[in-house]
Amino acid sequence: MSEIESDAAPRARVGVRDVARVAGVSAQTVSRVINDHTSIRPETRARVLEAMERLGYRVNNAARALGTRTTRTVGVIASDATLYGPSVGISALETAARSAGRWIATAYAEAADAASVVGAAERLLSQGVDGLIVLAPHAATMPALATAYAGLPIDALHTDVGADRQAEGAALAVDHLVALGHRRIGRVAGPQDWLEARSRDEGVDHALRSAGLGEGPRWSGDWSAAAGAALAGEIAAAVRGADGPTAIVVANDQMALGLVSALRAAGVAVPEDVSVAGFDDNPDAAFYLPALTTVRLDLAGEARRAVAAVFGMPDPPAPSSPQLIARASTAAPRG
Amino acid sequence: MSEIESDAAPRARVGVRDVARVAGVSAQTVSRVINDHTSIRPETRARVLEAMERLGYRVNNAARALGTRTTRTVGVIASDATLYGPSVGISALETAARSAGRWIATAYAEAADAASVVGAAERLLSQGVDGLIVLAPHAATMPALATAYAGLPIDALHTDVGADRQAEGAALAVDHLVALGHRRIGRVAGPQDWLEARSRDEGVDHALRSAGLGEGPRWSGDWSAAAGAALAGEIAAAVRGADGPTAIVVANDQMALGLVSALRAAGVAVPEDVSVAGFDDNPDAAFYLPALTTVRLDLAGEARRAVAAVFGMPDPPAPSSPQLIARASTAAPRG
DNA sequence: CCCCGGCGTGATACCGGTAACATCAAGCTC
DNA sequence: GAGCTTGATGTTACCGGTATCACGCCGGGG
Repeated sequence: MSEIESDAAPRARVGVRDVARVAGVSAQTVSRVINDHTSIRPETRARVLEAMERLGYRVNNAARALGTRTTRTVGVIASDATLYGPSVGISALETAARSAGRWIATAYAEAADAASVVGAAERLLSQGVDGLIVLAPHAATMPALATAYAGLPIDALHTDVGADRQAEGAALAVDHLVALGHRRIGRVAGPQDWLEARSRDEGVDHALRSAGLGEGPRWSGDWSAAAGAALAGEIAAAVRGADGPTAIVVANDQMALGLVSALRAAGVAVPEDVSVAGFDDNPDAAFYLPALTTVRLDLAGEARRAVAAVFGMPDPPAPSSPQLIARASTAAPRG
Repeated sequence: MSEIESDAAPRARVGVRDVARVAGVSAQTVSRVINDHTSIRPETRARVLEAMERLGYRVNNAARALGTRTTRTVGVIASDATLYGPSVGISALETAARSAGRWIATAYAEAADAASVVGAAERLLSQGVDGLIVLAPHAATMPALATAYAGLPIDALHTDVGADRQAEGAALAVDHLVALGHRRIGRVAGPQDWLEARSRDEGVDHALRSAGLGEGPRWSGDWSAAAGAALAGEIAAAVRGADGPTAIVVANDQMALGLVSALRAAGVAVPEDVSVAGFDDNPDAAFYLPALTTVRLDLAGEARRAVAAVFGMPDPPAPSSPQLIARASTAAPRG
């Protein structure tokens, strides 16, 4: 344990050649062990592993990347960290990547600003990423990136790319409200130029049509609680009017929080006067007042799918279907 | 614009040598331009820049890292993505790093599990990071890492490392309550084995002492809304009891949300029966019911400080002081 | 007028893995 | 048993920047 060079020694970096010398093999053989090549005698492998252990060897990914022209890293372009979906998305992607022996590199950008997104992509590319995953992309983003970086694998989370289950989840919320007896269902969508917002919106449309209902009033906001609150005035008026909606499907939990909060301030009770359903199943949503009915997506599964897609790995098990979490913010409409 | 090789051409990677050839200079000169060396004639620099532009040159960071033995990247060890603080912390660090011409690499770990944290550190080191920043570290984490990686710059966010303003912020909340007339102030701390929790807790202690008040009852939870809710029963009982607290300082907004929600369910009104203050100024907090009084930290400033510290850069302007955001969840105690 | 030092630039080697190819022994095929 | 395949390993060169040292030129001090 207590070796001479334990402390101040500038411990020269140990490389494959050092390991090779100690193990009495060639550098190439060490490389093979590192990469789990077949065709290594178990005994040789053991000797190499022992040498690596002894020397405290750690691969140098920069060198590896230089040689292989691949970094085993996917670049993730994220936007707003204060939103629940994207934050959890990054973490889910990191986990998925790690368990596939890959890495992520994250860059933040203004999703609505094409130049900013391209800037993020450029930064990631100079890092040598093998592909890109865009979190919650703006509608114009994907085509722009796909054009600019033809040949580079690009995927997305929180979209319909790769059959994401956004629409399916939105339909779940609508069906739930219909089952409770609602006929006039309004909605607060996300920004219409976000793919994720569109998917969810289309899911609502589809479900309403299937139920033989009209589209109902539609508002939209930027995903933030503040945006939800800003709409409360209009929505309160609509709810009070004749033939006003008796339920509102909101495109994410945070906007729903803001909406419910401001509705209450405006004297509209949830769910008595109007039911509200969210989307995401933010862990906080169970503690909103009232506890929010929402839809949970299998984000981990989506992340695994996206990572596998970018690296051209075999398809992982499909993400599980979205799930409705019924809580107190939805109830049967007033008699 | 429309060049021959615009499309299908497998566009062989362009390197410094290609740029050099086109610009009629040596590769070394191109390197000098890339790195903003002095001693380059403006005219030469212009020619090189033009060639880079024309060829669509992009530096290969792997190669650069290999040569310089430095990646200009700091590894960030994060834990739970569903918590507001850490999520925003990563984003703040990325921004701070980028504006300093550096990068971050993120790895997630179970903060309470030393092996998991070391695993994350190992992954980051094999990526070649030049230092580590730990987000919201567990008490045992920093010493363990510092020991294992002596010589590697390590810093942290959400702690007292580097004179973080946690304690100062906590004191702000207490002072606010004292000013409102509260004398019996309880608290919900974070997990005691987290440095961040300790800092905030000590800030509360200090402020209480300064105000000549006793410590008051203390509970603690794991930062989640669910944890806050789980404590509501005990806290409700305490509040109802003789000499019970009239105000509770909670170590973060999410626990405060859970607590308030469950207190209300238990028939304890906030702020009428008890005032509650949070910490973080989660953007959602303004829309909790009641809107939550909380403390805002200059996370961007803290991130700049941490990045500068790790890279040994000159100290940036000190982060600004925490700020109390007074809202509806705190009020004068009942006459 | 010569030497010195700094500026602008070029030539070469090297960072630490790995691809590609070579080598050699053992096991098979016929 | 010659010829071939396969397994296990070694050799060499290369990936794309940059550290390092070298070189020619110019202006100024003595």
